[in-house]
Amino acid sequence: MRYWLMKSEPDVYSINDLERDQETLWDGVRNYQARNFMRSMEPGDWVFFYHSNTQPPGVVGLMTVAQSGVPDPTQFDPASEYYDPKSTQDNPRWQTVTLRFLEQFPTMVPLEQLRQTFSEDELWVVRRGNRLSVMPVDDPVAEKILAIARHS
DNA sequence: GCCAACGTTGGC
DNA sequence: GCCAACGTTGGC
Repeated sequence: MRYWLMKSEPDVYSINDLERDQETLWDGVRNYQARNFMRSMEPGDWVFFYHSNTQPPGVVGLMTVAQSGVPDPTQFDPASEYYDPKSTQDNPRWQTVTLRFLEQFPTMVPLEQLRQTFSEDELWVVRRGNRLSVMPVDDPVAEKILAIARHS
């Protein structure tokens, strides 16, 4: 079981939306590094839900991977902003995962606190200029985030 | 709203 | 294959 972190702008899709839906297909990722991380996810992995582009940004809850290796349906849809004409049903370029709601933290762990607690190498999301929306989180770091989230 | 960071595109 | 131009992300 591995830990991950995935970003979403809450205006687009928030932890509350996931709590309502319980399960969601994480579509629209069009970055190869992020896709490769999603390819290596396995059912049962835990994923921190991070709210980006909001005030303040931070980790707001926890999800678990339900299915991995799922072709992103938006790549086949000409009406979608994520349409990829180079992708075919036989050879899809973009795989994603479905995620299930686990918990919403009583209070978010804000980016500022993550910065105070972890170095750039320990937790990539605190890296200045970081734009990657899917990233791995090492076990000790993940356990510390959980401890902070559940203690406050 | 600004702008630094950085991924992608496309001309050459 | 280089790299300038461009577009997007995301903190502030």
